[in-house]
Amino acid sequence: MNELFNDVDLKACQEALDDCCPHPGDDQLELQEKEEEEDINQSNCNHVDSLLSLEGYLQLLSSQTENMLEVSLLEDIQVTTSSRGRDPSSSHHNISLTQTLCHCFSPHDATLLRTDYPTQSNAETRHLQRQEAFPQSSSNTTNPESLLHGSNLTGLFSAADIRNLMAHDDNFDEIKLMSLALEEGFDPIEVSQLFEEPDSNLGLLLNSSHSTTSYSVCSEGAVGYSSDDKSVSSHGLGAVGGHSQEHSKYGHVEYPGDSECTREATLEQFLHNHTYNQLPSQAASTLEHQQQMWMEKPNERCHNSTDTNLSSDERHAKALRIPFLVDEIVSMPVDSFNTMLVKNHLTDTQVSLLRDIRRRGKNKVAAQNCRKRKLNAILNLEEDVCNLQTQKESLKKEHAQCSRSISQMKQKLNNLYRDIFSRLRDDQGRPVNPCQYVIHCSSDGRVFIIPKHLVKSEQKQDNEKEQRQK
DNA sequence: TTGCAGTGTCATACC
DNA sequence: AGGGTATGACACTGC
Repeated sequence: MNELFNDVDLKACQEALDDCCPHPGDDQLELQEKEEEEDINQSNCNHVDSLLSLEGYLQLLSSQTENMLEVSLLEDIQVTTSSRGRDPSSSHHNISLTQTLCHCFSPHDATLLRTDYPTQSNAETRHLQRQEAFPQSSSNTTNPESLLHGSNLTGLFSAADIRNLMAHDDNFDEIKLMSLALEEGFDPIEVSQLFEEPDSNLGLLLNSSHSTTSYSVCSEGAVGYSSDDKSVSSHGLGAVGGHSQEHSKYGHVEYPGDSECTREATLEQFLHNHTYNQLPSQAASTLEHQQQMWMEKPNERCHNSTDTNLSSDERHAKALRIPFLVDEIVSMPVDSFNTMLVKNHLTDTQVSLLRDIRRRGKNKVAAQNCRKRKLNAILNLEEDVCNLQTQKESLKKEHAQCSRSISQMKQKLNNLYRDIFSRLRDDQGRPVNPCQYVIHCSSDGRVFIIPKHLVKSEQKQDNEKEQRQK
């Protein structure tokens, strides 16, 4: 009897079909609820498995029918049940299906769906397409036309304005630069006079902070600073102090003892508004004051706008008379950088600033690349979402098609089942109740009609055995 | 004025 | 150990 249940059970197969493929009405609801791709995939796999098993079963049933046609000479239906004291091993009904299974049912009616999932777009190709060459540095450009000379803004700011600016600018760097100015050989008296006698230095302050004309003013006899617009522009905005590359690459530049020039370079730091390091209120008030000043003399602002394009590092470097381009400082190899530091006999402050400039420059490029990578990652994820949505729609269509096919096959199976039972008769010629019996096909080709309660009891025993073995 | 995107910088972790 | 890189967080700026 156990062997019997290792064979194909038509009814169980149908129930399994019901489990894996609900009725069309339920199917619709399920489709709405299932939104995850895995679920749909799994469901489709189940459907395909069901189709395979169903098709296999139908093939078996068909072949058994043929065997029956060949072997069985029985024309009558002989139904024997265990209730009549027969051998339990033969408690099933021995049936000749010569007539009943002549009912035409081709296994080929079952359409085995092939799942050709849409192939995802080649991620690697897409990735390559997305790849962009990350610029390793973004050098600013200087408009040569803006390098105007000779704009003296003396008198543009009042003494009160300057004091206001000084009062608001408590930037540590600026204070440090003040001390540096003294360290670097500025006359303390001159430096202090800049605060005490703003009127006498206003023009100088403004020249240095908002205009490249300071180069021309202080470059008389100077080697390190070039007033040549072409030279400056050819180096880009990264030119610190207008150092000419023709003279020496990474070379040290001797500075003249021009006190006006050095003072100008230092004082530029005081006028430069480092709002970044200020409290918002301080920055706002200082900025506002400066904007008011600029509004009063728009022409001067225009003519002296070049210097404001310098980055803070470039201004710092210029203030400390570091004769190298920021781009050079950043991009040169570390060995060249260290050699440059040694050969140029720079002060500790200059070395420190150079290292900071290099570190910040490197980090700036790294941040740019990092943001581009992040942007690309976001774009890739968005593309993945689109692809998955497309795949989801395709799977939904496939799922619906599988469901329709399974419904059709279930209908055919039911028809076949009913047809078989409609032709079955017991030994008394009465119709066999399909609610009490099931059709069972054994692996050896025999077809049995067995009572349902036997199937259930045997199934329980089998399950218990399996559990014990586990 | 507010919101947002872009950018520079710093701190930190990692290589 | 020092330098470079990656990245989150923050502040600033311009639109």
